[in-house]
Amino acid sequence: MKYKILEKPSCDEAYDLVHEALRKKATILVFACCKVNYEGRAISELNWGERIIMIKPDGSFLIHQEKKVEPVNWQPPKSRTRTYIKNDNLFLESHRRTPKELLTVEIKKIQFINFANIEDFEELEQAGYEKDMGDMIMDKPHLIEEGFTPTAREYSVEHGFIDILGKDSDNNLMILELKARKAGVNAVKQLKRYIMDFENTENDYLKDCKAQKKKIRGLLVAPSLMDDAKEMINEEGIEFVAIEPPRELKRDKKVTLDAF
Amino acid sequence: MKYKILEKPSCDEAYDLVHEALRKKATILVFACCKVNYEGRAISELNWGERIIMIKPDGSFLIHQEKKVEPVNWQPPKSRTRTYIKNDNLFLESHRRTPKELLTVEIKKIQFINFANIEDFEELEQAGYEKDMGDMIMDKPHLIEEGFTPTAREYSVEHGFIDILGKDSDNNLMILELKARKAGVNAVKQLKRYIMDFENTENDYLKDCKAQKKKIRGLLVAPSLMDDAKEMINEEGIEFVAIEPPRELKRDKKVTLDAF
DNA sequence: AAGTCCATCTCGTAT
DNA sequence: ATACGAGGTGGACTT
Repeated sequence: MKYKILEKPSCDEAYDLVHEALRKKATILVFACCKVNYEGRAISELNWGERIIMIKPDGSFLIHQEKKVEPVNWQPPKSRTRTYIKNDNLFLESHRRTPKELLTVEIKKIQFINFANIEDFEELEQAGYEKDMGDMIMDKPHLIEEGFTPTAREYSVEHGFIDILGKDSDNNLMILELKARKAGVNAVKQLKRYIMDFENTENDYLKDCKAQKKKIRGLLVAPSLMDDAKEMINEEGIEFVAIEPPRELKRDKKVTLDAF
Repeated sequence: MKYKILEKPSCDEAYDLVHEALRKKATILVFACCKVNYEGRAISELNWGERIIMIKPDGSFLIHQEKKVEPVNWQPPKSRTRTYIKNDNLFLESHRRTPKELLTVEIKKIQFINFANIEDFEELEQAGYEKDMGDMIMDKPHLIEEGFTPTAREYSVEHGFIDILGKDSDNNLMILELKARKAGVNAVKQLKRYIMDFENTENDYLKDCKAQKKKIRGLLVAPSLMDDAKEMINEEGIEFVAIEPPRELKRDKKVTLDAF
């Protein structure tokens, strides 16, 4: 059976349905008046009220109120769900170890309860992130400038990672900080810190650079800049390159490539 | 009518139900085979498959696959939902401005669709956060050490905020960084940066401190430290104070106070 | 409206 | 398992 719905079931009926659903690794939906306790990384308590409870076959456990995108209480994937009856009420419990966390839902009045085996073999295709920008620049370095050659990606420094490290046509070192969205003053500060970190640490790139008496160029790569960031890059001698993050889905790209 | 469920409704029946639900500001649940497109801050595409769609009366719009806690696609509160029929399929659309974002769901085969007016007047009570720790320390400064006196909270510096600023019994300046959970090397770096920021900016605290030839003490306050952080605090001359975040709900506290 | 920072962040990924 | 950083982060709060 693909799915089952019970409206206003008795406690026992609901208990049986949850049991069946857990055994069949189905997704459970409950709309009911409930009371929720959480104890783990923090603690919380939610008094009686109607909510929607969703239990997924991967162990995820969500409780939604009628506001907000985020669940009011939840457990992550791989949590273990169990159910029992106490004081004539249905209980749903989800627990996990590392860290030890326990979510307990006491259910008073069920409006409806449902389970279903969901058939879904698709994954989300997405684009428009910092990573996509990095991929694009590594693939087409001339987007930064003619003669730009990337030499390293995610280059580790004291306070984080330099997104892309490279050289220009004159062998000057280039340190790139990528932002997929309008860059603010923080992005400039971050790049500035990375440059300082880089200059304060011994490494072969820096050695070569000094030996050849070349410069270090800091580049902020983003679709646009906020006003305060514009001021700051001038003061700090940072360069700005305007690049939009690619908004092409991989599948689309594949199709394009297949076309040739 | 409090709630309504339709199993395997026709496209027209589903359309009518969604309309009624939106008008009544009810919460909508749909379990159906659908295809999802998003365009806004990024873009994404999700091909045909079964998912659970939740539309809340505050405008939140969630699409859940059978894995993970987070929705695969969503729109935030205050988004506008509309529905229409095209090519014999039901469409659900959610859009918002600032930033401009559009989520489009094409629905092929509906297993069930439901709406309900949820009655819930409770808010989550929780405890065990950085803020609770701060409150507790301001309230009981001796938890840090005998003679500790806080002088400022959320004190603004170049790269962020010093959680708590204070003095010890000998009038040395104390800079506290709070972490509600096990602190890593990043917490130490952050504190170190705040101390440097503080020392590099003119302010009365610093003036007094120099005039009296007192020290500046950096304290990391957390329930425990990771190994790398332990090393680093020794190197950097940072002190560590072990404090657990308070795990007492406000309501519990109130009850305790009322008892007197 | 825009910026800032915490979160039971979640989630992917590298170690 | 743990660490680390990105995110359409979300959400609360301040400016």
